[in-house]
Amino acid sequence: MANIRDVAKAAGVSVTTVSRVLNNQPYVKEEKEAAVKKAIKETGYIPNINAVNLKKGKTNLIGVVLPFLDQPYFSNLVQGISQAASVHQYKLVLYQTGYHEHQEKEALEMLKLKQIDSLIICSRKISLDIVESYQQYGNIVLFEDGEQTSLSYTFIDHYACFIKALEYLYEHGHREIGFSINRLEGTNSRQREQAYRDFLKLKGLPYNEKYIFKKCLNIEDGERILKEMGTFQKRPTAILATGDQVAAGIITSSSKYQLKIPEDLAVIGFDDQPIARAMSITTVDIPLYSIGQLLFEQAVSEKVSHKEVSAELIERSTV
Amino acid sequence: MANIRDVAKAAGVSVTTVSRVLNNQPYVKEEKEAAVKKAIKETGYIPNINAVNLKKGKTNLIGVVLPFLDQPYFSNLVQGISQAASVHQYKLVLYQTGYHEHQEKEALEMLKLKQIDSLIICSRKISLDIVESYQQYGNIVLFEDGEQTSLSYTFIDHYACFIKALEYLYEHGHREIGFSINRLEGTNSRQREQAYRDFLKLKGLPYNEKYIFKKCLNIEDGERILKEMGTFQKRPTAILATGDQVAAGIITSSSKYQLKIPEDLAVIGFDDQPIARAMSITTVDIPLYSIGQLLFEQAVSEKVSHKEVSAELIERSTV
DNA sequence: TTGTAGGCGTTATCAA
DNA sequence: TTGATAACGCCTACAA
Repeated sequence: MANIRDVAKAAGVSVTTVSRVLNNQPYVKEEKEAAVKKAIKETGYIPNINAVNLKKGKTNLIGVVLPFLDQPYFSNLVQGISQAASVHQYKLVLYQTGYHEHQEKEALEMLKLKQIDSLIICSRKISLDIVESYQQYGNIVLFEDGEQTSLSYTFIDHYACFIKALEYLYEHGHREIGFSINRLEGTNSRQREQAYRDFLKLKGLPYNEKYIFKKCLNIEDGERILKEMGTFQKRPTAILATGDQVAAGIITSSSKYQLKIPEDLAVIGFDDQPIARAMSITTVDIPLYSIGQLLFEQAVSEKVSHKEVSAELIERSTV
Repeated sequence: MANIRDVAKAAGVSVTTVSRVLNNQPYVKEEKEAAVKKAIKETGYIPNINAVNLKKGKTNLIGVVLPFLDQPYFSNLVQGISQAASVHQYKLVLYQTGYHEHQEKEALEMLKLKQIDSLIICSRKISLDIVESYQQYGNIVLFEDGEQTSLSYTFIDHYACFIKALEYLYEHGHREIGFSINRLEGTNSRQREQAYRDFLKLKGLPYNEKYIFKKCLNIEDGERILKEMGTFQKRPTAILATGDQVAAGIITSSSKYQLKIPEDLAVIGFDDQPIARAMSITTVDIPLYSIGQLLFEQAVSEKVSHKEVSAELIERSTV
């Protein structure tokens, strides 16, 4: 493996000049620059990242905090981040937390110990105060509305999305609308719940605690919803499922409960995952791949920024 | 950030001694070792990985080649690899290839250029000859039967699995058995097809080209299978779907084609993913998470090794 | 058993 | 516009 000195020798210049060319700095005569570039090609020189990093005091590593990787929601996000990272020569360190605070904290500690340059938090349980206290050690980017913080973030207006979907169901004649959620504590979940409450108030509809199905994440949970609903005297005519997986679960097990989709029960999913396309589920499209790219850009950017990404309702056949 | 010299000073020894303690090498008096350990704690010293790597000429990075990340099959594998990697202080570099040979080659080149220490190839298109030619630059581990190579690998005996599943269907009275596959070229796919042919011959059953459904990967593809089958004069009574996703697709769209599962059509999936549990799909369980851990161990091991992992048929309600 | 000193491959300061 | 040289933090002959 050729090093910078070999290149310098081959080009008949000093290592400083080579370094200048490498980092496109000014003060290099054109002919010397050409000579260096030629030498780089001839020697097959590749900079030693460890040496560069050691010198510059950075790692070129970006941490990614997420609860699980085997959910399309997160793996799509990671695909986007990973793609952007590879373009910029960054590597990823995945922290699968399972929503355990100590695991999330561990990732933050890595930032403090300079084991990683920045941290992207895709979903979290730990409090924002704690997260913010680590900001001094490196860039931290959130995938949520971090309004009350001084951190960079990219977010989707879940409040608006939810209102949009509710309005759509309302237009289709639905007055008894339920929804599922995973963890009620999350920022996104709170926005959705608030939208739900506000919408009901606006339309003069009653609020029914039982219509909120908690801890819903997977296909199994979709079935659980129907099971629970079977015990109700009066049941919702439409469900806003937070996630296409849950929507799919509702739909696949609907026949078991003698429910026709959408006649007896309308369903809207979230994320527009392959399963939604396959099963023709009406859903709210969230462009996770592009969001991943945005999150990466923010993670390596010098300045704090906030980006909002919009989501579209995709009409298919479950409403 | 304290460095090794600060620790040495605090402990009243030389940096060499500290380094020895750090790397648990012999020739350090107990009391000095204790002093060093105390100093490490007090100063909050953390080794600078870049310096260590620079000195040792390695990166502590493991490349992972896979076509997609947003399929549970691969994301589960990555979860296992990632978990093992974090324990051993290794970081991952994901190469999402989409089965493009040039992307796979890029990952191999990274190995050659010492940008990564080892490479785990979860699935590939590029020829084994080419892969093998990069072995000199670092450990390469395959997730397939690499019998004809000198590489490390972990594999599942897909031939045996397939025979087992076919036998199970046969016992349940099925004589017209079809199967789906993704890419026929893959090592695993070839084993499966061979098992299929051998099984038919063994049982004296006719081979029907049309019963092999190619390019099947997702839920959508499951529906496509039923659509195709609708055009057959005689159709299979059972399908071995390579992947629970495909099985799920078959099942969810079966009612559309007036097919009852399992009475009219039996289905066996692969991988035992959440969707299989949710929909009670009979499947062949492949322990991807543990396999990921094995692959990592092989990636950092000094010596070439081969491991076989067995898969179990899980009886549920689609046969 | 311990310590000194040189070098891994870069970048950056400073003098020329 | 160039180049010599001192770091960055660590490991490891080699000497003691």
